[in-house]
Amino acid sequence: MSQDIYARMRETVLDALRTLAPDLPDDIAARVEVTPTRDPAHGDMATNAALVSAKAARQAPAKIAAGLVAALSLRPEVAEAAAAGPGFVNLRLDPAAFRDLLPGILLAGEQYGDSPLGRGARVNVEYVSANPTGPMHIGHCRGAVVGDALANLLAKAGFDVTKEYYINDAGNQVAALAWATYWRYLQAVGTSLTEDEYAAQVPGGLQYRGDYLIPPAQELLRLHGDSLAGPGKGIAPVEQWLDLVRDFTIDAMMRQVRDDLALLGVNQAVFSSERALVATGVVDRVIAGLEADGLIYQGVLEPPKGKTPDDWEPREQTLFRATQFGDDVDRPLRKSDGSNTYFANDIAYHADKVLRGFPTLIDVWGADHGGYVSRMKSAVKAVSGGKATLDIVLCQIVHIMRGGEPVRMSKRAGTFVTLRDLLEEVGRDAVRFTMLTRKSDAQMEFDLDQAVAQTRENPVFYVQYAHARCRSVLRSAANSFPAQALTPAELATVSLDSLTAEADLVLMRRLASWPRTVEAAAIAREPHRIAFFLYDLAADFHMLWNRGRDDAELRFIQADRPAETLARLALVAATAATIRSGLAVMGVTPVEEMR
RNA sequence: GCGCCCUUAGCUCAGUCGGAUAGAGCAACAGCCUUCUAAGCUGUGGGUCGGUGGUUCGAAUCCACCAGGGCGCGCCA
Repeated sequence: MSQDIYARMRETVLDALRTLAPDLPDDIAARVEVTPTRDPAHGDMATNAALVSAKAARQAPAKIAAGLVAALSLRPEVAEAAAAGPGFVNLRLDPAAFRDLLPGILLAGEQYGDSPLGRGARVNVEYVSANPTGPMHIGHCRGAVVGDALANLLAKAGFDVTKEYYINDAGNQVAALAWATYWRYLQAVGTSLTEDEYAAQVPGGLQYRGDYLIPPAQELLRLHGDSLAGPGKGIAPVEQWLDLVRDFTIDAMMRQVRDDLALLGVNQAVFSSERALVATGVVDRVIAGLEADGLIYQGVLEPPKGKTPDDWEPREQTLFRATQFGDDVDRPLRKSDGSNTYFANDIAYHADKVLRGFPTLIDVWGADHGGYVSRMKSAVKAVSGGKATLDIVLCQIVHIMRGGEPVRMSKRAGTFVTLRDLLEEVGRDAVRFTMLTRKSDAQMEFDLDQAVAQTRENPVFYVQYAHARCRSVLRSAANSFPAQALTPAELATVSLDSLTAEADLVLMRRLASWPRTVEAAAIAREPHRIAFFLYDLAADFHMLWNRGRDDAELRFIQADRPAETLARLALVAATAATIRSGLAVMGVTPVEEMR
């Protein structure tokens, strides 16, 4: 039986509805929902069943609602059913129906909220995929956290999830990186060239000037002495060093990326290399497949609508028929020198993911790749014959703020805030939680002061404080009742009849909505909803806690009334378990006490 | 100019595949510490959901147009 009391009631409602309207089409039945009421005055839950089925049943909504009220009133768990508004049926449950959820929550522990929704279907979530050309910075951080939490969320919702990172280690960018490392190497061996003189000889100019390439250059010096340098410590012919330096630098950068990600608590299982896809012929095979399907042609694109660049001229290119799959224009696959565009390799990469057996692909991208969404989706349709789907989660820009002012400079990298700086300043938990307190497709301000503040403004603190309070209560109870076992398994067996206060019910209703929150967030690919759920749950708990301030009889621990105390401890332990369940999705540590 | 994203209280933001009187924090004002942690809680005031039309029994939510902000716009990855 489902953990989800709303899902169970939905089945009950559907049974009753089918009695009233035997020929109800399935697509109408699918629209029936049972949701928590926004206003407690309307009861515990409400259903739209009468409204959505009225047309198909050829009956007035009010009439169906009346029939549902009559049928549902007979159910033992329903204390009151009433028609309301244009045809809603409001249900007030016997409080025991909510109390009865607690044992299941206690026994499930962190697994509470796990859902069979995904039925074990495989999903590939690709995120971060920062180019290995430098330290991870703040621009990568949001995508890393959102992707990781989304992957955790989908796993909780019953999908078989693979977390993946795509290494863009092919193309001009990594060649430029090699030239930059080589400059640091020449400096290390004592070149007489100035940086400007060197830059003038680099194809495309010297693109990466950060200090972070000095350590790999030092390592090259240690391994190879000055053998990679040219006569007079100038530039040697590229055949003598470029491949070596490039591969060496990529390895060094990727080690750093993995280290940074590990600090953030992100550990992808699969790292796919663009170079490997090229080297093993995957790219050629995929392109050949598209060619065989007639999806590639030589053609000339129209200039961009409305804006013709000054240097625009008609040019014949190798194009992919993206427009056949919903894109606005066809997209180029080859550069004029005959090499593949990034898009061509990316098609192959996604085709590879499909071949590896993923019917659902999710990419988490930065907002600057927004213009890429429709072409990639069209490519996935093309290479999978429409059998695989690609969802793309775009993460908008994060502005780091301190004291109300934007923060731009980094002590290390000079031009951007590195991930490491951010982690050192506010810590992993605050970074992860805060990054999930906004919808990913909205821009966000990350307030450094707020992220470390120990007040209600700071959701990280507020939620962790609620968990710490739960644990504190359970520790105190162990002292007050040394003879009583207080394990979840024990608490799952105690009588809960004394949990009758409105604040108890508010909290239990919140706990009851956790499974549906997980499913809805997973379907919408919106991990931020978990953060908001936890914040609301924490507020409910803090409220309950504070009732004990006004009335000592409402405190959790009553030494002279063990039965009531155990019931309350069960509620507290269930709350703690649910918080841990949610924090696990977010990758945030539940703390035992605040210090 | 074209495409995508965003616009909700003074500020920062939620709003469950369209649902009932649009919610929270901060800020403002008024209360609560001999206590299982006051790092918290309670209450008050504050919104034409950017604008105008449309679809619907019902729109912050869907559609069209307009305004403002962001991102992007043929051989960069």
